[in-house]
Amino acid sequence: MGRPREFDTDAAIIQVADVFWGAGFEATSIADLEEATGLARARLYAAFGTKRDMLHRSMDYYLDGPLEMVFRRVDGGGLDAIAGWFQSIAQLRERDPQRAMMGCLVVNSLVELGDTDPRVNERGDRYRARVLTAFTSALEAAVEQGEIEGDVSQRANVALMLLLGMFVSIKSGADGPAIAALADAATATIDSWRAR
Amino acid sequence: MGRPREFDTDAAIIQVADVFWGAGFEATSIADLEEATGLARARLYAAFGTKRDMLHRSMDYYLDGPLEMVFRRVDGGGLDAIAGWFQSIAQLRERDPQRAMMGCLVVNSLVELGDTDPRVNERGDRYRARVLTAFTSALEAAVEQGEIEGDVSQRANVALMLLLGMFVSIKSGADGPAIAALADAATATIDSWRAR
DNA sequence: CCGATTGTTTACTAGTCAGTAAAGAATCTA
DNA sequence: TAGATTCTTTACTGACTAGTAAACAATCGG
Repeated sequence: MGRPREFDTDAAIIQVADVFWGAGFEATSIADLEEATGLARARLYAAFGTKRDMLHRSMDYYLDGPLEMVFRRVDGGGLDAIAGWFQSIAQLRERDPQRAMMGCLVVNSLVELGDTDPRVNERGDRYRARVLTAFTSALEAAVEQGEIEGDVSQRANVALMLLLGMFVSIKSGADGPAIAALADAATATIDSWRAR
Repeated sequence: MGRPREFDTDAAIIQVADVFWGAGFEATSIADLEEATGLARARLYAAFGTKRDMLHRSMDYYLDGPLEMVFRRVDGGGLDAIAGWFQSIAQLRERDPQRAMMGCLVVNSLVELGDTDPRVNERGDRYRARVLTAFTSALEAAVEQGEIEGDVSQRANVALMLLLGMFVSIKSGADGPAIAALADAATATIDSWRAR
């Protein structure tokens, strides 16, 4: 009912998310979002609400879209699926260095606002829970396949910390060799879980 | 020569650092810093330069002061010194929950500005290098004491990622039990390095 | 075709932002 | 005491901030 919207809100939120991802929430102005989307501010506000709402939607887009794809590749995948994620993060640096240095929108937003914005906090809980579910599921598959023995939840927690640690190292300016060393160290830890 | 400064610049930078730590760089206004220090903005600018200079000095204060104290407790300390750091991070949550949830000023600043501000980037390199030095030194001591065997650098990298992963989890709003589980998982990984 | 509803456009606002100019005050060296 | 130097105080700036009011346009159901 009423006049139909002339622009694709999903496409717009991806462009919005990209700006937040690159600059961070506070350093992003509405003018930046107007430029990135080609939409006047009043259109953005009408479609998405406040600037903070736009961030929450950007995080939801990544959590439910691209990241969920990654989680599904890890679910039930055994040790190789976990190690593969770490390696692919390191390899992104060679394929798209600029993008790779931006780390992860969700992780960046959690560090910037996780302890002050309850709605960001909720998404932090969702993110950590989903990552742990994926790792736990992959580790349980590894147990069933006889790759490893016992203690799945502790190892899922370790993998979560390794993952977050990699993203922070990347954003803090670690160079290619340093990141490759981190990915190798993470892979070695995962390998060390194999039953011998 | 000239009129002596009436306030303690070291004390002021600690107060400045505290504001950056709690709110982040971009979310902090000069008015916030005036209130926290009790100094008019012109005095802050005269003493420290721009807002960014104030952040760099805040990071340097932590790197060369409180953090260096922690690094020195880890240097040459063996596996227990490494595990002790993780446990003390988890325990801070019970002693001072509000402060604990703020994570680490250096890590927070690296995630906010590490890929866009070269001067923050430099401090990221220094931070990662110093942490790795401390862990490497502790691990080499562990080798000498016969606690572990081989492969010190890979394990130092693992410990670095675990450390950063804990700080991010904390800032992203993980509750007490979740953080305790992370610290236990990190400790278990370190224990698993012991030669059997 | 009509009223209701929604989207778009333009212009605007009050407030806040980082940073500074300028004058007066206190201490230095000589 | 004199002049140079530095700090402190006050007031200010122009630019930018997030968010909105209101007129206009387009599409809806009936």
